[in-house]
Amino acid sequence: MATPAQITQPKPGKRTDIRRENESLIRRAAEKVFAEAGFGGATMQLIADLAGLPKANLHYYFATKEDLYRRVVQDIFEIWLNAAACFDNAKGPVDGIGAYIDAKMEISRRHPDGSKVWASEVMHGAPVIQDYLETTLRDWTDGRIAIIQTWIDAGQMAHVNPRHLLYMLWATTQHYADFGHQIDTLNGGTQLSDKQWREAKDTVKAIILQGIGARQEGAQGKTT
Amino acid sequence: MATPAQITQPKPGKRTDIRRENESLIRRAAEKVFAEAGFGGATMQLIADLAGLPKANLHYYFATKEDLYRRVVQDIFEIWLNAAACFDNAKGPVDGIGAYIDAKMEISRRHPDGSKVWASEVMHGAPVIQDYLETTLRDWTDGRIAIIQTWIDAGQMAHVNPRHLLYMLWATTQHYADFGHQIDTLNGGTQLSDKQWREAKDTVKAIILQGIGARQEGAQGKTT
DNA sequence: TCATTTCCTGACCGTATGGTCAAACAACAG
DNA sequence: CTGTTGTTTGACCATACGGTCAGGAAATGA
Repeated sequence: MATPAQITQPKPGKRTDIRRENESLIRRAAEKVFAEAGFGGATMQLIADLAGLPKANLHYYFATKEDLYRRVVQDIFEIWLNAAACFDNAKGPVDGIGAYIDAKMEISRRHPDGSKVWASEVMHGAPVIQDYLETTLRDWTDGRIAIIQTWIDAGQMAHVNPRHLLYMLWATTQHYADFGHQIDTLNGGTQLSDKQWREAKDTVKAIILQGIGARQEGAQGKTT
Repeated sequence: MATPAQITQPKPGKRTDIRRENESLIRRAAEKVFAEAGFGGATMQLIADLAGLPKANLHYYFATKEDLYRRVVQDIFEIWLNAAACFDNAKGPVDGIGAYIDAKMEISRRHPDGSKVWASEVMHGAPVIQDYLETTLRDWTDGRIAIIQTWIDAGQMAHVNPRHLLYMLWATTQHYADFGHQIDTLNGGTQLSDKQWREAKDTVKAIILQGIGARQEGAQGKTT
């Protein structure tokens, strides 16, 4: 928001560049440390070490530990909001919810740390992002519920409670990030392969789409 | 295991009584504090205050913070394992999985703190209960997968990946504990009512049972 | 070149935390 | 009553943490 349009291909001043680079570096390190240790267990020293910077340098870019933490939480929240676009442009539940599951599963795979930080924050009563829950998230949720209700009214899916369906989608997709360690352990101690991820995604989609009675509609040639 | 048979109606010695009472008091306080603040954020002082005991007294019963924490995690794990009994004695997926969802949802409602502590522990890489994941949990999971596979082979439900079905069950039910604060916030800042809990449970059961193609079988007079 | 702004960092500080300990206290056995 | 064992607790300690700061190093602009 505060940065100009040109993101890559930069030379908009070395100063700006350094700042952007270091802030990003610190945020990525922080995301990992917060995910692994929680807010209370994370230390600025650990984050600094992982980022390869002296601790005092962190405080130059982020005044307090909480400031840094807030940024990390906001990052994942924004990613999730963007993923919901697939949801909106859909013609019906199969497209919309299917694409949403795909997107959320992909995020769980690519940004497991961010997901964990969010989970941790919410579990501890959302002391830092309570306002987000009460404004942005609530609005977003209400909007999506309205869309699902439309589909139900149009007979495109079964009459299920849209809110709890949403919770199921969140729970199921984020589980693969938040409980990734447990899943890996039950997988013999190794991360899920491409094939296993595909199977997870397909199983989730199959059960939920079947579960809400959403089939056919649109083109039926799509055998994935 | 170490205590004699008589649990209530006690006077098996005041000493034993005091110890049992205080350990339980401390464990309950610890569960809440660990859930709210995470392992790193929790302090022995906070737990002591909540339990109404001086801090030094905690260390008399539990040598270290980690010992106390381990006990709390073990407690919820045991509760979950017991809940799986419904799963075993079932004739088919409707009974088995339906009852399992009921049980897990009930636990999410009654023991949200324990669930949160478990989630936190796993999210942070299970530093304390890794052995449980690799032994007890893995065995339990394999057993349940075998049962589900039986049902699939018998044509009692659709051909879905049993492992990912299990993950869906865990994710969905525990979500109502772990993300309870988010759910409450989206519910206007109030906890779910009895009716809302019932609706949540019914929605989850309906979608999943429908999703795995498990209907009829047994008596069909059960209109819930 | 020089002045100014931004960036970097080692050393430091106050505080809070997990854990210890010795001394007091209560329950029991004989 | 007397010794013994289990329980309670205030005071204490070493450590580690978040955060500060002064002063130096680059970058930028004139």
